[in-house]
Amino acid sequence: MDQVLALLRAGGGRVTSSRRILLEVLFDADGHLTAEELAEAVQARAPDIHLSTIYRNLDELQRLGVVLHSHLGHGPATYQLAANAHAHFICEGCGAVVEAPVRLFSGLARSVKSDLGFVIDPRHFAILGRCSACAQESRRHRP
Amino acid sequence: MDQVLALLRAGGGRVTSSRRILLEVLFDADGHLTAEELAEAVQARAPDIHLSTIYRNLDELQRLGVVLHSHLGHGPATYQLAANAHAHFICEGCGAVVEAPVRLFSGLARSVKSDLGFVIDPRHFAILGRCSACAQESRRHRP
DNA sequence: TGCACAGATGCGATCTGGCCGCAACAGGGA
DNA sequence: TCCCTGTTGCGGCCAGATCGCATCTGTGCA
Repeated sequence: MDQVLALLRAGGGRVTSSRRILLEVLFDADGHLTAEELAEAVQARAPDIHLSTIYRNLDELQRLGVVLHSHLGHGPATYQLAANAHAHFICEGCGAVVEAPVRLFSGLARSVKSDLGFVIDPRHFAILGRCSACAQESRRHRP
Repeated sequence: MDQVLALLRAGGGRVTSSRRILLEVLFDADGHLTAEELAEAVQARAPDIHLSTIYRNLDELQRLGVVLHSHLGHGPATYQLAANAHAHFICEGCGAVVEAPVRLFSGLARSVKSDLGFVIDPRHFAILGRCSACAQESRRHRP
């Protein structure tokens, strides 16, 4: 947390109360928070902090590599600390979010790198599909 | 094409000129068309077909499993025939869209299935990362 | 062939997520 | 403490997508 504030200052940025509170919320949360949810949590401590300030600060923190966002399904993006980053699987049946270590993608990363020269970042976009319960469900309907 | 029209009728739907034209455009195109682009192509043949009709027909065709959409990066969704479906990698540096056969995901699919019980659908969301050119570029900047 | 009805369409309004410009405000170095 | 510049609140704006409603049109049936 202090490291992040130092990073901000080092880049010519300022440590404002809105940034401090946003970071506190991010460190307290367990990831998967949308900008709107973050705003709500921040405004619980300082009601005057505007949603667009949240967006701007999230952008800044992304530029510094502290935070990243991912797109889980069709809804709004969610933000998390880069240090806690992991991959996401979203069930198209029930909407469940399944987390997975990035390590699961190492095989895919290797073959995509060798076949296409492409270096993947599996944290940014979720993979859709069906969770075990919903997969069984749909198998029962059309076997 | 005729099969699709039959499928429509079988489900209690109707074969309208807007649906026929939309399907023609989809069969002619090589995938990666946004709703807006599809509308443009459709309106070249029948100017009165409204964008919201395109959206509604695309929804219907998705419900029938004929069409599916994927999210390439942050922009609008793109639509393609399910029969031509493949996976997508998007370069965060230059925006390039790299196509890949779904087969590349078989290893990942297997381990995700056994580890998490999750059945993935790699066609729906693109994987972000860096194409070979941009990956080299960024390696040069911070080696 | 003509009729009736449910499904489809055109149109505009609306919604959501996110970004922007601008004037006012506030860190923090001198 | 003062000043400069980065930051903020606010409202407006944008793109992508969906919805409600009156109207129209396939299609089954007589």
